[in-house]
Order: sequence, then structure tokens, then C-alpha cells
Amino acid sequence: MTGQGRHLIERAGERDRVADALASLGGATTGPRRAIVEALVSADRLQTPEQLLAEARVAAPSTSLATVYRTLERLDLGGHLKRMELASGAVGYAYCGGSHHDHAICTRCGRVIRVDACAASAWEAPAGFRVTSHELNFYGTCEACAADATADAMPARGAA
Amino acid sequence: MTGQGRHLIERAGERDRVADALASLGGATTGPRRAIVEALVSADRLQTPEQLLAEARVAAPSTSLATVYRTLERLDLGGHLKRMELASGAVGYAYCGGSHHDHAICTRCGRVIRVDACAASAWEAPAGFRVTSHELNFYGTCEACAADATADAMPARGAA
DNA sequence: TCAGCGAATGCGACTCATTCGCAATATCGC
DNA sequence: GCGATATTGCGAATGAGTCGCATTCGCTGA
Repeated sequence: MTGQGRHLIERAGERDRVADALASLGGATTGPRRAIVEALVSADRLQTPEQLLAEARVAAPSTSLATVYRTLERLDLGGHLKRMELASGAVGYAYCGGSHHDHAICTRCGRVIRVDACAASAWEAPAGFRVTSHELNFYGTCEACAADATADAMPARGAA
Repeated sequence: MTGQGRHLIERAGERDRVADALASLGGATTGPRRAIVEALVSADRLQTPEQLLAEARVAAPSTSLATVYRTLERLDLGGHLKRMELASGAVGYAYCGGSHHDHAICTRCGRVIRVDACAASAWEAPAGFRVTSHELNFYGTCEACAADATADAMPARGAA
């Protein structure tokens, strides 16, 4: 878990994503909240509440686990969160925008990649079933992991 | 939970599905195992471990919750199980065959319908991402629930 | 810039789903 | 039918996640 260089990386729009996430929380922007949201957004991959707590405490040392859960709950309500069981049995959380999209999840590093090209309308639903929404996850290996073999967080329960 | 009439219903292949599930457990066919598997197969919808226990105890009164979990674990290892969080926060399990297929899940009754027409190869994965598997869930209302409005088990966390 | 209000936080206790260990029991091959 | 072995039931243990409440913090209006 070498998150050292993380704060040096400033992907385009990361600042905006943090702002959006904080706005979606709908309340005061406190130190712990900002720290948790930044940990979520900058990692861009599935992390356990414990990992998020550790990361958040770098910026806001007083942060507690209860606050991590409360913040995750709020983000989840707004549909901004991807929640998935890891191979370890633990549960991982990753930030994702609010609008509908699908996901590609790297089974090696837990990275969550947004897939906007949604062909949902073309899919074949069973007769008599009225579809109101769907969820599509791709599992595989991301570009970075295809070369580098540093595995740490592996989502479990892929396709059935 | 009025499962009274359930045992009267004998859908085509239900007997085979029970046999397949028992075989996939790979061991002795005991009373509790058979009862649990029959409860899973005949219900054909998401059920909590507690519900499965109650149902299994009709046929095998001594069945314990630990055995329900152990049986579910084995089925899951073989990929024969669909596991999903319900709106109540509880976790529901449903039996599904071993081969790959997707699912349509009724958000009213929890019914899980197998979707064999898988158009996965036509979907667009992100550049640089090597897809090894996928999972597609449709959420909506099944034919029965479209008419009848008896809601009891509602899966949560639909599409993000 | 500062005071006041209401929301957010931290702590620690608590709940409850799930797992574990072990003695008793049932199943299957012979 | 018998014995070896896997499975079961029980009850305790575990651990993630939640809750209540006193304290603290951030935002708003003066």
C-alpha cells in the first residue's frame, strides 16, 4: 500500500470529482469528509473502509471509522458509489459519478473504470419482464496490471 | 411466507436441477442438504438464510443455520449461486445453473430469471482492458408481479 | 471578524450475520 | 450390516457495521 505518490498525481478533473462528491453529500464540508472523499477519488479503485480510514487520517487525523461509514452511506444514497466484495471477503468501495454507466473492474488491482458506452437498449430481456434498470460489470485486467503484476485487491464473485 | 403450494408445483426439470445441485456439492446426500437445495430450487427466487432454514426444516426439522451457510458456501464455490443484497439490507440467495448466463431480477418478489441470450461479445470494453468475464443483471418487474402487487423481497443496489 | 445555531464527529457500546470447534451422527462403499 | 469418513448441530466467538450522545466544527447573518 504505497500511496506516497498518489497526491502528486492530478488527473484531469480530479478536483472537480472531489467537489462533486462533496456537493452530493449535501451538508457541511468538514475535514474528515474532504479527506475521505479525496481518498476515494484519488485512489480510483476498490478500497475497504479500513483503508479509507487510514488514507483519510493522513489529511484529517481525527477521522473515525464511523464517519467513514456515514460518508460512504451518503455517497451511496446518491448513487455515487460502487460497492463490491473483494476476494478477501472484505467489502470494497470506489467512487463513481452519479449518472448511469457501467464498470470494468480490474481483478488484480481493484481499479474501477467507467464504461460510458452503454448498449442497454440493445440487450435482450426475457419475455414478460419489464426492465427498469441494469448493472453491467466487466471483470479482467487493466492496462497497468497487464504489464505490471502487482496484485493486492481482487474482486470476487465475478459472473455467475 | 406461505410456501404451502410450493411443493405442488413441479416445473419441468426441477427434479434435475435438485439432482445437479446435490451432485455439485460433491459428497453425501444428507437430509438437510436435500432439504436446503430443494428449498432453493423450488423457490427460484432470492431468499435469506433464515428463510431457507425455515423452509428446509419442513422436510428436515433438525437442520441448523450453520448447515445452511455451509451448503450455500459449497454451491457458491461451484458458481451455482446468485447472491444479492435485498432492500432490507439482508442478503438473498438463489440457485442458478453452473454455466454462464445473466440474470433478470424482479425487484418486487426477488424472482431470479435466467437470461441465456448473452451478447457479451458485442459489448464495448474500455481500451486496454482485457475482459475475462462479466456480469449483467437486469432489474425490473416480472410478469407475475406486473399484475399482482404482492411485494416482499426487494433487491437493492441496482445499476449505479 | 465574530457569535450562534444546527449539523457532523468521535467514542464506545451494541447488534447481528456469519464462522468456528468439537462431539455426536448419518451416509456410503464393501 | 459394518466401519471409515464426511456432515451435522450446538453454542461460543468473531467482526463488520450501526447507534446514541456529548462535544466540536462549519456555515450564516450581523
